[in-house]
Amino acid sequence: MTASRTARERVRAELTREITDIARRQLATEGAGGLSLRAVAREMGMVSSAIYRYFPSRDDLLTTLIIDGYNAVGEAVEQADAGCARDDFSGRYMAVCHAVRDWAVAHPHEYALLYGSPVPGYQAPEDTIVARSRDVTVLGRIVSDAWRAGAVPAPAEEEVPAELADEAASVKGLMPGVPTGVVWRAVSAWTAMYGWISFEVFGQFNNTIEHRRAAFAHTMRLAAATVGLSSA
Amino acid sequence: MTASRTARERVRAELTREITDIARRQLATEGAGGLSLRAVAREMGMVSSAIYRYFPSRDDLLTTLIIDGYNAVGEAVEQADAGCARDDFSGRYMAVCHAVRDWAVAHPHEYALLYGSPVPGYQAPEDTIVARSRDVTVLGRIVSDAWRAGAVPAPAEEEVPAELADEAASVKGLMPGVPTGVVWRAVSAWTAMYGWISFEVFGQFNNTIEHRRAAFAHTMRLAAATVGLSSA
DNA sequence: CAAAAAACGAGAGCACTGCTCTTGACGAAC
DNA sequence: GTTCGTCAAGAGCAGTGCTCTCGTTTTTTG
Repeated sequence: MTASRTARERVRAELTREITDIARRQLATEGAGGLSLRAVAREMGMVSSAIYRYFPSRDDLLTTLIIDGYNAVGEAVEQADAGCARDDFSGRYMAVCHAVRDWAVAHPHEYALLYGSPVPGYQAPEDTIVARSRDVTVLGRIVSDAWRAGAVPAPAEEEVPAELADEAASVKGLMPGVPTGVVWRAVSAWTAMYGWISFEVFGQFNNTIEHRRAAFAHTMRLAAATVGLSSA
Repeated sequence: MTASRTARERVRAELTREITDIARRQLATEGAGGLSLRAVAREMGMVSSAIYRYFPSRDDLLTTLIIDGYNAVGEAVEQADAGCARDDFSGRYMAVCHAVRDWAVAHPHEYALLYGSPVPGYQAPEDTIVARSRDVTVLGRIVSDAWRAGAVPAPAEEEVPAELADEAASVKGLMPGVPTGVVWRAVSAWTAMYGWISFEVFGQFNNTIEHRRAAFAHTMRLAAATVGLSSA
């Protein structure tokens, strides 16, 4: 990768990286809407049209920032999971939840870029889907580990409506052998987590909830219990 | 209100309304980012600077659209609740959830304006807080009605951490007499609902979940059960 | 009823954006 | 060593939010 061939390719990779770094800094301070190609170019001492040699459009720059963001979340989640005892399933779940929230609170604008209102007309390219699924992959591993260990009680057979039985194949593929009822409970818990974080990051809890981290932990504990991950 | 004093005030109210209508239409098609004061002026046959006689800035126009949006959600929620038998608590809860989701699916860009990434630097004025709390007010009424009727089991005393005991006063004020444990479960369920809807509206379920309405209903049923609203 | 005051629409203009096109210089490959 | 592809620069286009000025019209005041 970094085994640069010609000098030109080397400096190109360097500049591409510098552009994304500056763009990420601007994103962090101004938000996605305030990201300006011209401002990036200005900060690099280049003229604005030169940027287009590296990114064909503003959307393409945003796309690489999005991919980087998903990878950052994924990495945080994976490290959090790796730091727990393998058989402490609820501990792993809670650690993973806090990892997502901590990253979101530390990078609110990047989080908004990933999980907030999508830019109209913006089409997520194929490149994003791998990075995007790293978090739910970890979730799937925790749940299926817990299930295999017999730590998760099976919900009633009739809990899941018939039309949902063959749904969400891509999620089920991450939890082989886990019954549908548990899978849906896990999906519910996972979306609930992002809902909570979005409310917090987007300011919906202002003047309402102050002990954010504790409240988040409490909510996640309830969600984990619903999935069947009993607290140790 | 419409007892217009002078002719000038009458035409002013008329034009103000026309501006917001056109703006709302543009918002629905282009999204918040694509809302252009100049385009609104063009569609009205006015020059762009004339708009500023009615709205001092683009943000102020967005603010009235936001207030209108919150009121639309609130009205949908209130009507959904009013259409149910008063003692069918889980039915009321489910009806209210579907009301929010149906509105969001029908008005994705307006929903994004209300619950998506906030515009950086945008400060929600005081005017919004009344309209904003109409939905959670209904939720509070359902839960406290159910609690008063003895339909909600009390969670264990020690469930809620001590630091959360005196939190979220504004929410608790909507559920007088309801124990803290139930309040927090209701808050969790409510944020989970918005999390689900945001994921759906913002496209996170693309290529993953197809039977959106059924999956939403299933998730909401799980959440209602966690609160203690047993299905009839 | 007439004069002062306020509100209004039009227009020009500023600073900014994303993006395109052309021009001239530099490095790489044949 | 010449040709070819890559690059930064600059000018320019269409669009944005917003400000200011200038007559005109309507309302309020004397």
